Amino acid sequence: MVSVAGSGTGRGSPAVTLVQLPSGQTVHVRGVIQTPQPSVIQSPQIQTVQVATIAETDESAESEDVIDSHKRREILSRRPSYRKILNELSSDGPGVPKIEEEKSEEERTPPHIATMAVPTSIYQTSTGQYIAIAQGGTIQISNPGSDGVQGLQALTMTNSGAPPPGATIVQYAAQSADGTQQFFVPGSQVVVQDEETELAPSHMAAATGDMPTYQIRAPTTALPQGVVMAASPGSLHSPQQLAEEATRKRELRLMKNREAAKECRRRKKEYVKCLESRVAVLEVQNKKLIEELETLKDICSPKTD
DNA sequence: CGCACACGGCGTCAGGATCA
DNA sequence: TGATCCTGACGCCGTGTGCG
Repeated sequence: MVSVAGSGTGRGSPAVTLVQLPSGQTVHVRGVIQTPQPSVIQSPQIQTVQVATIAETDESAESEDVIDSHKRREILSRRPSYRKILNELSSDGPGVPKIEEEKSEEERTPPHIATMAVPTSIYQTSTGQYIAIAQGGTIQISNPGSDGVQGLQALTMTNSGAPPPGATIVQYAAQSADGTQQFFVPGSQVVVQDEETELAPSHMAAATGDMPTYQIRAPTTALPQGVVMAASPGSLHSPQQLAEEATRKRELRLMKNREAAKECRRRKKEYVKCLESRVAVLEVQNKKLIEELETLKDICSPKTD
């Protein structure tokens, strides 16, 4: 886990932050991921936010892990069960593209840019803000307490232009169990807002000014070390060797299933959080619509003495 | 303090879905 | 068609909480 200190002043050109992950992977954060205070943000602001994974800076196996992760996401998105969840989340968002049943290789996105259907359009953060993801990847962060229609004009963050090779587009945001804000990105990584800056490891630069700090976490655990590939069956002779081979296979299968179960539970929790966030957002929208309806009723049918 | 209960996480198994 | 993956179900364990 590595803390990302927000750099730059937040004005002018977006700041660029290079972050070294414990695995040696370098993460390139362009722009400032900032949580606006309700009293500060008065007018729409445009910021460019990119969380880019620079594969070129890592020639080791970690870069292959990122590609594998993206590949796995693509593969998972073609699975009916996974597709069903994502389509459900995007069902009432007409602007959100659904995952198609089958796509030809030419139509698919290049593997270095992980793009999949954004599950849903609106999320609520721990601070009560709403994060709306529109078609094209535009991210809107709004303050529910602000005046205006639906309160959706407080802050706009957008992925502008084509991401560089190896870039990872912020996928969606949700609220974590510990109350921190999370921006989920493909590849099973999350960008989490720090609650306290002292949580930052000593090898990282301290947070600058009043800029909130963020951490990039990899929720999935790596496979345990020491996995020995089984010898080819043809090289086995004695029953003891066969038994050892069977034991190895079983251990390997159990280990993989362990990891799969963890990942499955993590996805399920993530999905439930998304649903809960959506419920909260829809309740607020419903309340606003009811109020708007009452207002229109009053306008259309003024009291007569 | 001890006990019962609820809750969440984990490991494992089984079976369906998918891939090569 | 076998291998692999995903996920529901089950049991176990640790932790928190309320109660006597």
